[in-house]
Amino acid sequence: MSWKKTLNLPSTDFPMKANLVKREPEILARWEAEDLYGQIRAQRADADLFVLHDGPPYANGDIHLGHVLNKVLKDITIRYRTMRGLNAPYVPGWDCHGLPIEINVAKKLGKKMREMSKADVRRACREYAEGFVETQRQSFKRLGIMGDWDKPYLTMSPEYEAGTLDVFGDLVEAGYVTRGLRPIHWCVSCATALADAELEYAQKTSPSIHVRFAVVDADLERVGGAATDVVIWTTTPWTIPANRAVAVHPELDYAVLVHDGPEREQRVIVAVKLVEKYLAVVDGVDPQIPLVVKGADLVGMQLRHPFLDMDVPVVAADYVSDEDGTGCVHTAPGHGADDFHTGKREGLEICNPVSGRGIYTADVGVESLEGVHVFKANEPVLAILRERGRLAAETPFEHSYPHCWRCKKPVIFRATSQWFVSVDHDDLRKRALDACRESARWIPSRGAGRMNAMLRDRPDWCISRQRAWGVPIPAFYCDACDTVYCTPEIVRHVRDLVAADGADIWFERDAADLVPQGLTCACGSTTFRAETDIFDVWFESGSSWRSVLTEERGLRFPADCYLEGQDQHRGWFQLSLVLSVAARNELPFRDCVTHGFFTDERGEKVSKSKGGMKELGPAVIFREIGVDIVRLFLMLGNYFDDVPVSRKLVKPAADQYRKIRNTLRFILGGLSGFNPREDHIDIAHMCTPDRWVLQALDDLVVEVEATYENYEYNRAAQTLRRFMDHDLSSFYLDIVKDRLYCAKSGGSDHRSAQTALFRLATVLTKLWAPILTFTSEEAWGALGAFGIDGSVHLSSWPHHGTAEQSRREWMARLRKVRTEIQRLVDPLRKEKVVGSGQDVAVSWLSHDADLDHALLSDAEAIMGRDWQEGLLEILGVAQFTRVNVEEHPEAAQGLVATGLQGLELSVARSDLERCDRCWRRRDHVGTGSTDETTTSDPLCTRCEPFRAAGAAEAPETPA
RNA sequence: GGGCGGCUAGCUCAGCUGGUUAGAGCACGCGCCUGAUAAGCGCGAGGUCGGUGGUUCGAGUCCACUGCCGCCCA
Repeated sequence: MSWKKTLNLPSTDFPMKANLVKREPEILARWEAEDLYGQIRAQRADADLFVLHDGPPYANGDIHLGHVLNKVLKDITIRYRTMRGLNAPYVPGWDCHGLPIEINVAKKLGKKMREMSKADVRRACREYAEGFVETQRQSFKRLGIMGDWDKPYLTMSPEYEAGTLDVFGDLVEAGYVTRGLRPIHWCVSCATALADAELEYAQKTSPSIHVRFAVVDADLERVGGAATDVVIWTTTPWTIPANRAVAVHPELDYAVLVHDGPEREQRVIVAVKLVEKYLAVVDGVDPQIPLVVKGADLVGMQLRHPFLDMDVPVVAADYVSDEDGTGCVHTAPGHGADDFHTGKREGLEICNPVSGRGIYTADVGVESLEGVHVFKANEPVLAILRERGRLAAETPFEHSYPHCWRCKKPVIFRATSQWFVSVDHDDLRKRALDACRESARWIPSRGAGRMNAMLRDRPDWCISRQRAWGVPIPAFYCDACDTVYCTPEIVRHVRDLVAADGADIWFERDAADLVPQGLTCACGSTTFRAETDIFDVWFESGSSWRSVLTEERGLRFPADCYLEGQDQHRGWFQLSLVLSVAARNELPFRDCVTHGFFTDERGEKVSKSKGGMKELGPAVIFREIGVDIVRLFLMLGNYFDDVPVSRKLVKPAADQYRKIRNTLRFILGGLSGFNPREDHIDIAHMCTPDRWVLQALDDLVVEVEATYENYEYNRAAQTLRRFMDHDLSSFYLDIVKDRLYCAKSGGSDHRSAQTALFRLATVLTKLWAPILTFTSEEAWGALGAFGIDGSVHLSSWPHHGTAEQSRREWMARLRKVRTEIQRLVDPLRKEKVVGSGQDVAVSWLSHDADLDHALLSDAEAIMGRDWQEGLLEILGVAQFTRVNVEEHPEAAQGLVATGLQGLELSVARSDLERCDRCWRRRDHVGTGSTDETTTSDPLCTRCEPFRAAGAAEAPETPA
């Protein structure tokens, strides 16, 4: 007879198959229809704020996996903090200005752009950015990222631009802003200045040359009286025309070196330590060193420029070393930072004979070089040097060289007039460093060291760009005398105009309409022209704390958390911080969290320009894999480091997802028929395994909570997964099945199990909710049958009690015994002696007092009257008998030692009869029936009451 | 050249402040169950914890040197 119908078998609407691709959009649509985000805002309106400030992605192209990781981490943060009862709004943003967009628009427009005004170009750029804001917004929403998608912040919006100018105004007022001629990184292809953060280093082969500068006759006595050359070494021959000095270190020893070789009888000056290297390079032989002098003794000498009609001085500089080159350093103040400072100090000409496009101007001083592009100038310069006999050596040299991050071409150093934020004005650097050390939490902690090093070494910040698509630098030049004006009053005046009508006005209106009334130049003129430079986009995004962290948006300064990829240590984090410390003397964030990047399967960098991670692009995620699986995948690895990614690597995450889902499904199924209000049982009256599992769950909440607090969501996921697999699926759920299926519905055993399952279901669903947003919502929906309503994302974080440690230890011991039994049973299974654990009879003996107590007195103390039954339930066997060696020494025969210290076991097939309904073997099976005809269907006493029901349900004749 | 991170089972990774026979998932092999069933359970094999040396009663875990791989900076 089949008793199946008399059992409480699991039943639930929560399907085994996730079908995420179809179900996720449905859940999203419901959230949208019900305005879940608005509901959460209303519910948390009076709670403490938690401000996660979104670093704006660039509105250029569709999203890739890097965006996914970043936004998912933010979303988990927001959802977790919300569940903890905080008011955690999420205002997403986009970075809309800047060169990459302008370049792409220029490509699209082609020649047409030449006839367009700046204002027209800007309109095209705006449309372009708006298009990608929309594309990305849809993708982010589809990822389940919860936030104020209707009111994001855009750096091209008037209120944002006004905030940028507010920051600039504060900096101008406090004296951080300077304008001046300085060499900065310049891309000749893009024709603009570049920030440090816009550089990429790549290998490049350059001509490495040694050039001889002749000491003028008047100074020859200082080097021994004979004709002598000072030799410099450089890898940028095209900068030789701008040479205005040779630098030496005053403390170093310099040799007057006489040698022979391919070129007859040379007499040169190089650092003593580098003499041999130099001889090797020029194939010099028969060296003699008639004289050694200190660098300081050379300072002040005049040298003949190798081909220009001028003399250049030998100057002192402490950055000169005798590690490589010749110890005599080519100094072109217009083409290098060190050179520039030296030039300023020594009063040298800051010569920059190179146009914005990289073409030599007339200032180059050699007619044949005029109009030549600097990247094609090396050969002509070398030719001149050769012709003049000034080239001592020439070899190709491979080195790491800065390149433009956009066009990938090598950049040059070029002195131009630019706007700067001075990092050392008013101790800004020191204050920033102090703040980083004292008032921020860096996660992972190595971020602190990185930021410290980068701040410590960073140069002044060049904030001007010679482009159209950005916020204008609000300055005016006197038409008559060219004096520049950029006062706090001017900035605020422009700011107000921009706040009202947007930054486009700068390009649409005449300067006269932009100048504050009454502005008069010291020269008396009252007509001005407007600055054409715009701000570096980093200045804009670095001002976001001012534009976005406002009361009107329901946010506040400083934010609790900034969370971006590691590359932002040099980008957004650093520049936000510099501006914030300058303007407010405070960091814009408390927690600074960074994550790594993606690599391919072999751990190699995935380049965006090479197409990125196409096999896991948004289309694949949305149409094939499902967002929750990707979210889980991201949380199963260590996202603080670089994450290897491929389709193949995602597969295990899909398997784990199924496992989690099925375990949840089983729990939900077990609740069938449960009424939380009426059937709930107090924990003190629950069956031991149920009571244990709730305590284990309490521990789990504590553990998971700690990991969520520290942004270690990967550990949260792993801890949860392990609990569901190890503690639930293979242990607790396995042992609770019997009671769940077979115990009388409504009886205390059954209610106890269901009470535990109910709590497991609600708590686990909540603990997973920040990560598996869709699946947890679906599970929450399945709990609707038990009086749970709303969204899991509106629910609050589970409370937890304190676990009873002694019970946990006791259960851990029993589980070890259970494992040892399973180990011994396995061979029996393979020999077909037994099948399920219910066929197994175990005899045991313990030589360990603690273990003995656990299996006897502790078990009785904890489980009471039915403790032996309880042990069988937990151990999953039919019989568990202690061998009485004193009375039956022969019974010890089959015992074998186990992996558990002091425990001996023997296992055999149980000879007890099996209950036909619950399939357990018990000593009383078949003795409870009063009806002689039913002995063919023996039942245990627990199941006997179901005999009538079973007969009624299954009256069919056996086949 | 400077700094940082990684190197633990075939694969992906846990192993926090040094302490019993180094763990998990996947994959693999062998079974069980058929009342979680396009599920569930058990057992097993598989690792000189990159290398060398040191501190310690004891090191995957600390120190020194070193080898690959990657990133950042110049």
